[in-house]
Amino acid sequence: MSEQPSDTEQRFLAAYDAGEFERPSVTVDLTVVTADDGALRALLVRRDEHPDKGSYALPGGFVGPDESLDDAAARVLREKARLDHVHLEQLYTFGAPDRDPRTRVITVAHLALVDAKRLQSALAEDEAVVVARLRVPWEGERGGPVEALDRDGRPLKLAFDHGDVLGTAVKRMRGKLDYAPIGFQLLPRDFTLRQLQDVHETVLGRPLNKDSFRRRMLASDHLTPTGRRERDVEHRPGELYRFRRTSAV
Amino acid sequence: MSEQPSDTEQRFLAAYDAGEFERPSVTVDLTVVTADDGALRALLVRRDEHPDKGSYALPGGFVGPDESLDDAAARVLREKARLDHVHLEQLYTFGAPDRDPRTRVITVAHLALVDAKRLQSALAEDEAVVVARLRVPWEGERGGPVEALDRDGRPLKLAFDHGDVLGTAVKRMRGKLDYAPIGFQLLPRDFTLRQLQDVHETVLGRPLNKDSFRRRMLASDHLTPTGRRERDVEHRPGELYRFRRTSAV
DNA sequence: TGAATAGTGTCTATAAGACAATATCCC
DNA sequence: GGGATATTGTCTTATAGACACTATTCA
Repeated sequence: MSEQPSDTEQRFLAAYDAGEFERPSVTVDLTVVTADDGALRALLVRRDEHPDKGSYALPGGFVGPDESLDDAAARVLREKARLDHVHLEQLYTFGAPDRDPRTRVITVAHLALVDAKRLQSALAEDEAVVVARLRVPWEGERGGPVEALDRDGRPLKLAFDHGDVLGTAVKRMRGKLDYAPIGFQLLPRDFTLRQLQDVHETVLGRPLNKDSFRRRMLASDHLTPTGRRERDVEHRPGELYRFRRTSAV
Repeated sequence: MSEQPSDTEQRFLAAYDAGEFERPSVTVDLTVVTADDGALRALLVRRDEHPDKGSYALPGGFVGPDESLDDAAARVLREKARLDHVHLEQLYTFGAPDRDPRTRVITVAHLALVDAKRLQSALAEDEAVVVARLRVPWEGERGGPVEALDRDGRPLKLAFDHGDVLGTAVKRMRGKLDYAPIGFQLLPRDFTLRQLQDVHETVLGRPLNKDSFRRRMLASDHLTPTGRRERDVEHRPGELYRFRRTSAV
């Protein structure tokens, strides 16, 4: 390992000779995901410029010089979707050399979870912005790219590697759902157990046992009963619960 | 959303006016982790240059212009630890603006799992390279920084945010161990159930039920009995098993 | 023979799935 | 009342933990 010091040396020099290394552009891209009407949906923006003009891309932006990655993601979310205070986590970093035909762009993808109504109402009427239904062509957590569909169920052309990014988002959500309270993030403040189960089934892409689901959720310490019941339904209304911010753990 | 097009515009321009955006340096850093003698260990390199001279850093390097992130990580692993064909996965991307005092450096941390003997034999005698024992000051998957200890059990000074990076690595390992076959990556090709349980307990930082562990592992479809038994032990030797690359899933 | 761990069999507690019965709301 | 779903209770099955017992190797 006699070549060992060369790295630290290089790092040191890099600080004073930025020209020595070709630096990539670094962006954050956001998968803003919601669950509605039995399907996952994601926020997409139609590209009006080349390359991939006319295709749909995830909202994204460059990371500012004095901005952390999380801050950049939160800023993009505010600017593009007018959303604040939503669940936001880093997802995966995509850096294939040719993923953007213009120049080297490394993107740190983030996952944002929003309740469907809130997402819809946050968006102004803008034809360039859509909340597209996702089609997941794989089961469980196998992973792989995901398709986005327009209103008529036809696939939208996705820009760059954004189909892979969305696939990674769905895989992450499926993986976390079993042990982390992320289902609540996709629902309004008050919700019934049925709505929560619908969301879980939508994320997982498979039906769940109702009895077992109820038991698990009620035993999970995440739910607080509100004492109120849902309204305007054509059947016996279920009790409304609220997510309890778990104090410990 | 009338400001919408500005992003795509910016991206487009960026390709032709690189000076408009201050680009960060992008590196990969590697947490090369092994389990030995009841403790997790990680490969660290003593820094001979400022900043943080004399402290210990994760092996890392710049991402080349035509290199994917995974390729860069594999290259660093070859160069720094002479290791090839080990389990390697992307871990998390660290990008706090001030994490490196010289310039903006965003690092894509990776996790590499190696069996202890192989790691030791791959390293030449180089005082600057150590396989330091890790002390994990938290339970379960709570997360947080991790300490590295020298031979005498004294904490080593870790460079930059590398204590956080190592903490993220341990958290990831604990999280995956339950459902992913990563324990095998920390063992030689042939191993006994006892050795596998030791590794699991080392990663998780807590004892496991022996009976239940055996049953789960034997039912897991990941183990192939070799028909041979361990040697040179002072008690009844256990059967040697081998990891079976799971065909499906 | 004794020490130490490997490996097997059985019992119990717990959680999930299946199913039935009752309760409650809207029409 | 009829339709639909909520909610409760019971039974069955799979799995984890606990424990007792036997097997095998080396000193």
